Amino acid sequence: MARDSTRSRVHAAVLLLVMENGYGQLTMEGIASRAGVSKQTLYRTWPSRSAVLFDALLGRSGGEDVEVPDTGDLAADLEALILATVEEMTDPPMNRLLRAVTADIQSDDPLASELSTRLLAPQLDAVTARVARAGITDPEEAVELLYGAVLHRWLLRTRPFTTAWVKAHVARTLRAFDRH
Amino acid sequence: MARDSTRSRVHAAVLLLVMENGYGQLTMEGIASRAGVSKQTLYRTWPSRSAVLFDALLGRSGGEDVEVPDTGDLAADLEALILATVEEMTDPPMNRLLRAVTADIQSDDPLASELSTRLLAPQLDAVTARVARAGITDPEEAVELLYGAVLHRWLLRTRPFTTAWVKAHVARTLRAFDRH
DNA sequence: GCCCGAACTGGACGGACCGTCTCGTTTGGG
DNA sequence: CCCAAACGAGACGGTCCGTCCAGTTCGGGC
Repeated sequence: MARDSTRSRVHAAVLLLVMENGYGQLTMEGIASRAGVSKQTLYRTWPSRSAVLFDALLGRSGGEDVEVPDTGDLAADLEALILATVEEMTDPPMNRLLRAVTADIQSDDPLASELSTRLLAPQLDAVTARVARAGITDPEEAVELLYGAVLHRWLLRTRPFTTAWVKAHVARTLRAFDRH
Repeated sequence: MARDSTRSRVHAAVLLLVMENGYGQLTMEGIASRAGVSKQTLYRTWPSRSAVLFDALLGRSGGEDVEVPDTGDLAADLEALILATVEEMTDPPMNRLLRAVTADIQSDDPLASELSTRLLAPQLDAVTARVARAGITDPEEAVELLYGAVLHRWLLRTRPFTTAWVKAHVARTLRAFDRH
């Protein structure tokens, strides 16, 4: 439907705009003008700003495969993973982008489920596989506990992230699970 | 500034509207008309729909004290607590209300911190105190783990809540912590 | 009970963005 | 080179924004 050049210009524009001003300020007219594209072209391909943002996100991370470290030391690997995650989440532009998406999926069920299955699930599944490989029982629950606390701290802004906390958190979480 | 009758009519209206249609459909003009109040009156007291919603939330739960069961059996008490939380979170109108607030605090830092300190912190502190009373080390972290997984499951809509899961989750979380 | 200021109503205002439409122009594969 | 698909420019009525004004009601103090 849309030309590749149009699509990529729109993707770049929407990501820039969200990282600059957040999701609240994002408008279709703003995207169109920033991408140098007419509103008509925008609406021809995407029904809403949610759709544009989501499509841009998919296009951005569609190519790269999910990579989870596996050195044999589960705790160290998880620490590295969580540290990388935390660093990405707290980087200001990415923070704005993530919060935009978080806000967005609260009032858009189809968007939430597609984002969940196509972006989140692959990432979580890869971590789950790594945890399962180490012999942890209930690996899904372990991953949920692992990321749950991170999400809690990030979303509710209760306490800041530190390396010491990440290490203690990983150690504690692993203590909750048996190995067969 | 505002008369009590005005304030309470606005509070009732905004809560009803959010529970009916979600936050995305909430407008100042809608609140004004539903509350039988002029826009001028609305803007005289509250600067934005966020402020109205937040004020309504505070007014709704300002009176009641936070209550955490304490039968002596920590696991049972936490199960009851989490089950009650989960039930509230999944009740459709309350679900819409919570998601509205969640979406809202993503793009409004002052609102987020005020909500956190005045609504969230008291609740979490009460649970933390209950956990600490049972001799758990790092009670704050225990509570974070406990609610983190719930938040993860609710926010990312990965898996549904069941009584069995809540029980297993509480048991697992407690296993991660020492008692002195 | 009346008075006066504070609080409120109702409506109008320009402005931003919405989503749709028309019409003329560009693009690129056969 | 040709033609259909894709695009740009811009106008449209509509909703909600936030502010302003002029007239009305409320309620505590003398």
